[in-house]
Amino acid sequence: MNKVTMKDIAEMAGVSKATVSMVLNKKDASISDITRNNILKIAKEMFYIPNSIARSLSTKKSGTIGIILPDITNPFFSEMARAVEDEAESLEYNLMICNTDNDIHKEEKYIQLLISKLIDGIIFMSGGKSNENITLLKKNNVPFVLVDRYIDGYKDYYGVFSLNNQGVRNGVRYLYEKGKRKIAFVKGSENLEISTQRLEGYTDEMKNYGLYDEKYIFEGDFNVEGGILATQKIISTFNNLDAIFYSNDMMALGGMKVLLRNGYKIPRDISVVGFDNIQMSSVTEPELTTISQPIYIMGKKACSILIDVINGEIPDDKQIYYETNLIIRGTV
Amino acid sequence: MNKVTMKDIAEMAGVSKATVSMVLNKKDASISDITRNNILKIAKEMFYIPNSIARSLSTKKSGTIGIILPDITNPFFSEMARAVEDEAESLEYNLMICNTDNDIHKEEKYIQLLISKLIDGIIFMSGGKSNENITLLKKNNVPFVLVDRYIDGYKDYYGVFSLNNQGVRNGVRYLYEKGKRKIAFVKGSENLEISTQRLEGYTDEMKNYGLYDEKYIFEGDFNVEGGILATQKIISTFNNLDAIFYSNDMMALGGMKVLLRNGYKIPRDISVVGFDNIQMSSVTEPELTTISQPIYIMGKKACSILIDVINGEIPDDKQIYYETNLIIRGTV
DNA sequence: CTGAAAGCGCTTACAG
DNA sequence: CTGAAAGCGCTTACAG
Repeated sequence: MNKVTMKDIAEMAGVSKATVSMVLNKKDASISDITRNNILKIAKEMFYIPNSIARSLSTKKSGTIGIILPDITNPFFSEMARAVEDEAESLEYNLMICNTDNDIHKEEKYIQLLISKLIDGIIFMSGGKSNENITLLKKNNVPFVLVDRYIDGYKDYYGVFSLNNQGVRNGVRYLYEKGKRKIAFVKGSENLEISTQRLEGYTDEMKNYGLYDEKYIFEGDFNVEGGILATQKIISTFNNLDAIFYSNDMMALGGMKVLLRNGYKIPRDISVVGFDNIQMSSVTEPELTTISQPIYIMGKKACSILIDVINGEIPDDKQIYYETNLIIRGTV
Repeated sequence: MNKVTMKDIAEMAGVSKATVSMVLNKKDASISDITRNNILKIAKEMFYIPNSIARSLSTKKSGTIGIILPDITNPFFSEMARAVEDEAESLEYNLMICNTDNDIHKEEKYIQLLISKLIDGIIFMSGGKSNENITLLKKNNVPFVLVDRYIDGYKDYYGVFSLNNQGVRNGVRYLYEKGKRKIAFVKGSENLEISTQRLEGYTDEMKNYGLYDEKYIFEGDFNVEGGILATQKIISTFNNLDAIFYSNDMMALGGMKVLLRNGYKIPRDISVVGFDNIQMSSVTEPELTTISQPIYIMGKKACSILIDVINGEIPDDKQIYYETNLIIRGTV
């Protein structure tokens, strides 16, 4: 049997499609109760499901937003996506998820796809130098909100971020107050603003204490493997470190594994600090001391800003910078 | 400036929209080289992006598939989603992700939504008693593939599963061979076939060795918290257990945390086995011994079956049951 | 080798 | 209070 359309309902009810459309879309101020109820009843009986593709073509809106992120398998991003989806759902939008693997070409491909689907707006977690892709978005009048990751030259666009620099400074200060002096730092290797900001936080605070030494800086990808590799290098270079500060939790998890495996007791022999406060950070034993970003809140906020913009409303703030928090747990 | 359409290209090239459409869709066997090249050139110059909504309305296909899962934040599902997306992308489909939180009503809402978007097919990871929702899918002729989770009465429909029973049996056998006798089991608390199957695997194998005792069976949700709660109960009940077998890795991670925190050394004092082999299971220290499901392969396979069905092809198998593997690591 | 025309299922001024 | 008609941007027989 074929899908039932407004035409079917109209015929059944002896009215026009226009009337059916108005009733079903609650633009029925002027429709008589009797025909309204009749139409509603018939629609229900026939299990009518509106064809939102047809609707989109006519309204030029899809009721869908997209989220562009490096990898949904990474807890930071899946938690963010989940937050965005929760907010989108409550505002009656739905979400299309695109994994870019930090590949600028995949990113572009997906943006084209989203545009071709008449996407209403995009939550954008960039994989690096996305300037051209942003231009594509602007050229097509697609609203977007940057989350977590800044993009050069778009600092004044809608965005939701954390105060990375301050977060790392607080972490370093905490370590200092706990008597740690030899503090290594694993920076992110990708060409990202957040890597730089976190590194600067470390550098500034260490200099502040007269503790800065370039040799304490290592590098790794923002994932477990990155933490593993960097830590192997670290422990083969130093054997008297007080602490290691990782640029994110996934790295720190990888790092802890290497440390434990090599006989280090955490925090007795060495302290560890991460960044993000993903759910997994409280699952390890000992639990990871980390700098939290309000991931869920950031995701919801980004989504609500986006939807404001879509609806032509002006959000209170163009950029929001969230404070981070030092989450004291068991690794320091 | 407005979006460029086929009409614009047609005018520019001095041909009809039909011709443009044929060229751009490579149905251009009969188009002369000269007009083809001209059209292609103009489309490029104008940065033409096709309106796939209009296309969908006309073809009644969306080029999109949906995945319905409980929670993208759970690594098992995010890994599965990622696999599905990779396969979909390579076949030029894209993916819409829907989180149901195991809530049957959210599930229904999303199915309606997907139908209204003319979704071409659905990968379905059910949250429980989804029979009515499946009926909705069938009534609307939407192809679907069940993954991981069986649904009562739909055992003969397209599906990709693991041999849960056999997997747990192998795990219990391994423990037995390692000299473990007092083996507790934490079953899943949700009303799911996979819970039952895994429990049966445990029961059967324990009986086989004459080791079965109901009092060794505990229950928990399929997440970290579930593992934590169950394990607290377990260690307050027994203090001489040889091993705990958890129905999935997330539980096992929660369980290990409780055990370590309470002074147990793993595996010296107690052994732990999980199920799934999510990526996180090799991040903990000690690494988790577990029963692997080929998550990535299952996701890709499910997606390719679905797309075969969408294209009217008949897949080789309606149901696929993957073997599990015992992954020996550090917790036994 | 190419075009005119109808159709996909909606929405939306406009008219009455 | 309701309907006729045009339009959204494509695709697809069909005709020539």
